Amino acid sequence: METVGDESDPRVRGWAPVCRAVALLLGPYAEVVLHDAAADRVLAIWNPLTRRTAGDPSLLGELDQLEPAARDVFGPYEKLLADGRRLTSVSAVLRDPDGQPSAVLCVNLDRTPLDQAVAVLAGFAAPSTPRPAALFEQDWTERVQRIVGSFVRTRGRPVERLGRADRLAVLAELDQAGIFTVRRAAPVVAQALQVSRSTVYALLAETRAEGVPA
Amino acid sequence: METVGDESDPRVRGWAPVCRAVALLLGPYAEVVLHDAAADRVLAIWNPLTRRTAGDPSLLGELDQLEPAARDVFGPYEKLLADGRRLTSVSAVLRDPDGQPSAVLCVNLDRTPLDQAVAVLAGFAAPSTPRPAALFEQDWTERVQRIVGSFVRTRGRPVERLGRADRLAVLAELDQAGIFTVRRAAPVVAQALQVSRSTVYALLAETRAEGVPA
DNA sequence: CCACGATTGGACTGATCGTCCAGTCTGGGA
DNA sequence: TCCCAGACTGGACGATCAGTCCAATCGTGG
Repeated sequence: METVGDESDPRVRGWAPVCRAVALLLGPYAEVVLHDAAADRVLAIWNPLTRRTAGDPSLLGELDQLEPAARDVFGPYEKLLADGRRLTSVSAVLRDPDGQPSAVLCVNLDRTPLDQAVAVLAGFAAPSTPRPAALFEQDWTERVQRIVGSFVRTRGRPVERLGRADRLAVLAELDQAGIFTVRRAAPVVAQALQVSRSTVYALLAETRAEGVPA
Repeated sequence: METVGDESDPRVRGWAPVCRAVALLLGPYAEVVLHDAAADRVLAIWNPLTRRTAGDPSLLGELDQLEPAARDVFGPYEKLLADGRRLTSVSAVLRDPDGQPSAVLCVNLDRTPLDQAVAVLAGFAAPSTPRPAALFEQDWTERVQRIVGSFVRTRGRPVERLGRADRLAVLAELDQAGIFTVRRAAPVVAQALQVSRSTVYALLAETRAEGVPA
């Protein structure tokens, strides 16, 4: 296992042994990434799961949730790779001897094989359990209408007379409900809110920036 | 592994090799019981999980569910031991050369260690702080896992050994559940089913063509 | 009538979808 | 053993979609 990164960087030199050790321990299914949080770049990476290398932008959301808390260790939380692999990740702020943040360490573990193993073991000689069947929210459009309609009702005014703040609130709610993980949701929401698609994205960016760093 | 039973009984002599073989295969966590269905007694038992021996009443519900069906093989179904161990059981009606029922074979597998292993694996590196508590986001991946896992269970074979027809059925179910209305669902499903993204679309087209033009 | 922020339509880039195909693998059958 | 047919794969591809950006427009208060 080679270090992929700038060995001349003192941070890489300093933390490399830890990173390599973790990467070795967790085998081929975990990658270890050392980030420069300030520059939002990858300093070094061990056993990469994607094609990122040193110098690439950090991507993912690895550095997003570090600010608000007073802690230095975050996670484990879940991420999703483009090819469908499901990751469990932890992050840690690494500090130099003065206590100043110098880098961010992320460990990303591919859960796919674990999930597979669970399915195998759970299925081994298991009695045929009744199927959960729990159907997916078949009509997410209806959910949009319900959320918007419910909001409109509490304000006592029709959609087209909602103010900017109102639309922001509704958007936040819809986003919270995960509506935008559904394909082609944006145009539907735009129509439901009686605004253009552009405005939907504009307002959405606002709610995500200030409103809820969940 | 000794036969515990009346070796002079021709039924025991005849079936003992099968029973011992199964008992050996499934190790210390499965017992094999040969019943005299008419007398409701244990004819012989290998690797007992309880203290039953030959001649004891059959107890359990091992012979209860044999009547109604025209089949000769039953289960797997679940039973519960007094000490809390959970068993997965199968039963088979054994017939003499004339086709007359002569005995009932039951295999009882202690699932406790398997359940524990599942719990360990499922909990290993599991994200403990799911970010958005949304109804959709990141939750639909688990829905995929559940549907696939549930299907695997009914087939009694792991994902990688599913046949073409099996995958078609799972795909139909996932499609029915609306999974593919979610963005980037296809790669996740492909991973879960251990096939390529191409094959997902190919099979999907098949199910949609023949099955339900929803 | 003007200033100004909000909104809009549309252009644009990159990501994702779904299709297609040549090459590979696999499990019989001659 | 060799060959064949069907299934699967990885990659490429065009079409569509997501999200950003901006100049033009709208609406409102001064």
